[in-house]
Amino acid sequence: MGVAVRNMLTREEKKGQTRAALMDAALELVGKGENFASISLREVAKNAGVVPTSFYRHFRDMEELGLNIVDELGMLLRKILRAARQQEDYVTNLTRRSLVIYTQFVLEHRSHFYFLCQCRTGGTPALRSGIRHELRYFANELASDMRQFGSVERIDREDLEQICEVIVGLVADTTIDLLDLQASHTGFQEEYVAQLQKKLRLVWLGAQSWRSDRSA
Amino acid sequence: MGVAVRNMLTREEKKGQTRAALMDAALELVGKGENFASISLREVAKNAGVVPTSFYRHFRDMEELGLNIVDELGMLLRKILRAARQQEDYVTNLTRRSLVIYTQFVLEHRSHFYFLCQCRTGGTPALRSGIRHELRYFANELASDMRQFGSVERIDREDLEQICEVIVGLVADTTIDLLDLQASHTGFQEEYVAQLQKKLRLVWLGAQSWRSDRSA
DNA sequence: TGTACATCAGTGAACGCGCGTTCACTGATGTAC
DNA sequence: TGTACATCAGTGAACGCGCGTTCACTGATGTAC
Repeated sequence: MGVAVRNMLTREEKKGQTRAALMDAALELVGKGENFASISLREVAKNAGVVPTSFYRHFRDMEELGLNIVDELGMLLRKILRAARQQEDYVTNLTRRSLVIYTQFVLEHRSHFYFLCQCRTGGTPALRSGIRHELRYFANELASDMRQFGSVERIDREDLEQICEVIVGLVADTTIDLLDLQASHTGFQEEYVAQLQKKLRLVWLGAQSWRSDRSA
Repeated sequence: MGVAVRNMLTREEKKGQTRAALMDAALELVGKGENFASISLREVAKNAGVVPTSFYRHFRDMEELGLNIVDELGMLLRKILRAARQQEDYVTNLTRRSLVIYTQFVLEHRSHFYFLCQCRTGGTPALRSGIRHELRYFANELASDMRQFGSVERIDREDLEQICEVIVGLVADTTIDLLDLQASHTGFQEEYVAQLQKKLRLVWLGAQSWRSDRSA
């Protein structure tokens, strides 16, 4: 420790940096359009500025690295929830404002969300289930928020969760559009939000008349 | 031609068979859980019982083969529409019955739909846009059917198309569940249909009150 | 119908390359005294 | 504080392998007469 004090990093800290560099390298390649499934260990190591054999000090294989990206993704999603909740006025124009927050996060972490879109249905079973788990958690949090702030008293727990799953599915499903349309023109973000908002309103309207249909 | 008459195949027919064998081989690998993006040309040729160099007689590369699978997929989707329309009673219990038809097609062409799920958001740009094109066509057909048989008079063209996009997105999005849950237990198909039907009812209810919301 | 020539789907050898993984190593960091 | 030893993240050479792609070829199928 004595040596590390004068502005040097401990061995553990350096190891963490390399580890992060490896994950970032993989994400960067995904962000550039490569498919995570076909990225090689050597490519990642090279991009991280490290010899291929070093990879094994951190991950068993590419899948394990991928699972760690899923964890990062989960933390990002929780950050989004937190940011949405900290809006000063959590009620008026809630959908629109939450979508704006979401899109900002997506555009600030493009690679992570490319990874999400790519692996949600195209990854190995373990990766897929990891991502689905994170999205389900997100949907559940959303449901409890809606229970608190929305007018959803007439909807039972199970139904509300399913409604939120539909919402999260819609958002995840269209995220690839947001990423693809990226810099095609200014105002694309606003346009995307408007279109997605319209779709969500549809679901919301359905949710409002849900109960009446059940009793019908 | 004279030689081909006595129960032999013409050169062209044989070529077509090899071509089909290559596409089937790729699909089979996808059905087994491999990612299309990481399937090699040699693997496909080997699985098709042909030397790797033969591949080039049919496709420039794996992407071109993939685009041809997308075409097959499009024909499958159109077949589904046709089957749904040929139901004797096209009105009562329409959603449920259409979903049953859909799930039957999915389970009879597992590999094609694995491919769909995998490449819809995870493929190369060309593959992705090809699949999105097919799904948009499907949604448009659905919209014109709904215009004809549903009570959607109050919804304008553009809105209806968007509603159908949501529906198609929901179906596509959950198809991976159907494929994954496959043989986990009997009755999984019915269960899947019931759950998806519930989600679609939500959208449908929203569509019904769409107009009123607009004027609000 | 029979013959002579053209076409071209599929073959098989060969190439250079990047892959994942192994191994013994080095030298900076960390620990014990 | 200084010294002697232990740890272990990162190195670099080496391996066997499957990859995409090239090329000249073969022999069955197709065409012209």
